[in-house]
Amino acid sequence: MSMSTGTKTQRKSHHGNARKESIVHAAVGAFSAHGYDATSTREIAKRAGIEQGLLTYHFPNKQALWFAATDHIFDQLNIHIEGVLTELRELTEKERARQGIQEVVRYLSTHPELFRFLVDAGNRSDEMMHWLVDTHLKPRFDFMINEGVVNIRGLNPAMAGHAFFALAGATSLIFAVAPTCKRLTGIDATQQAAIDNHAEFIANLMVP
Amino acid sequence: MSMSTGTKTQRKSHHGNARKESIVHAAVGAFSAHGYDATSTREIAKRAGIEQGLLTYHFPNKQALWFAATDHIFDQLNIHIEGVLTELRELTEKERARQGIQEVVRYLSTHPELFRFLVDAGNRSDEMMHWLVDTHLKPRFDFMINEGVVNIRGLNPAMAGHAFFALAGATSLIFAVAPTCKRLTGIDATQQAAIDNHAEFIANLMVP
DNA sequence: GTCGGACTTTGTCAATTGACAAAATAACCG
DNA sequence: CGGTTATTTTGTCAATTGACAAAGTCCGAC
Repeated sequence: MSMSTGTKTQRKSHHGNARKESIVHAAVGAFSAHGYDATSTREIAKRAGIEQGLLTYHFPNKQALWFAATDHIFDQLNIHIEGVLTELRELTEKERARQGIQEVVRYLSTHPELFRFLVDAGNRSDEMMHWLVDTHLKPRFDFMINEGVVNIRGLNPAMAGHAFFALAGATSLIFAVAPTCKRLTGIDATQQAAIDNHAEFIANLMVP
Repeated sequence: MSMSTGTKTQRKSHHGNARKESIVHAAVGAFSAHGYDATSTREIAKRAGIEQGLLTYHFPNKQALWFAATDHIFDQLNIHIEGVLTELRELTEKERARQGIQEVVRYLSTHPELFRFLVDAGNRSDEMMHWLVDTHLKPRFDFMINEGVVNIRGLNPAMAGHAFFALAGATSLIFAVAPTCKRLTGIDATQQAAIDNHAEFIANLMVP
């Protein structure tokens, strides 16, 4: 869907890409849990159930693993959004915005890694941050603007960036620090009831 | 103001606590920039302009440094809030909420470390997260509930937790990833104009 | 069956980590 | 001044890190 899938020239391969995918999955979990620097390649290997040496066979280095992991989570997000959009096509603009926002909240509740990668990449090398923005964030951001989420509330287009980060932050933080939230407020943000409450709260906030 | 300040029994000390405070300041910056695990004691020492060995003279270990750094940023926050509250005492409840929120946004814009510590601690040891909640977050949270921020918008008290994390996330994310925001939207979140825009946007969101 | 390449493990490397000890310096008190 | 304590540097330690090489294993083609 984006980078690193390479040419499709039927390479001779014993196990398809199953192993490679399981490594990417493990990398997503590890990077999401501890951030890039604090994640060791040995932990990723352990999560994938393989030896550490195998990582450098499938990926040239740790950073390539991070790129692949980031590609994966955003590819998944894009697939999901595509599906949601077709479902909401026949609603009024306002109702589509409300439902769309609620769906975003629900998705981010089960995929806190998106928020964690965003925050983490923002404080690593420019190389990683620039690539993340240009490859994955910009398309999402431009889409949000064109799709008219901005039109709701008569928002000045110059404020679209503020709306984007406000929505992303308001939506994600509670799920990104769910154990903290549980101890602080008693709300278990992993429960469906809490997720629905948050979705409705955010929708009311953004589209009254 | 909270832990670690110890008894005030005039210990014989050559330089007061100047050195210790400069270490804490350096620790705040380093932990905020890279997170706990990815911050080396040697970087903290470098930021403070001292040798690494000196850290273990003033603090028993790295974790104690994190506690001291966390104490410091929340003590600063509490001092600031105290001052703001007295200023806003004679306003109507609604106007006080609006102004108060705007003031919080402005403060967090220049103190992104609060958000970074919150997110980071949420994914470290339970010991650190529990201490952060019990010592620093709970008082803030309880205050917000009692102070009536919840009453605005006729909010169900059971939703106070959602409002808290929504407000914190909506406010902080754009400043916590300011370089990312700059590249994605063109908005420089370190500029006063952008800060004011965000403050007004958030205030309109929470108290229409 | 066996050959060749794809896959995987095992072992090793220099660099970095947090912690600590011992030596060196600086500031105060009398 | 001389002695004592506080502060700071320097050197060292075992453990962990990302990367790599060498050797082993597996599988399909011929």
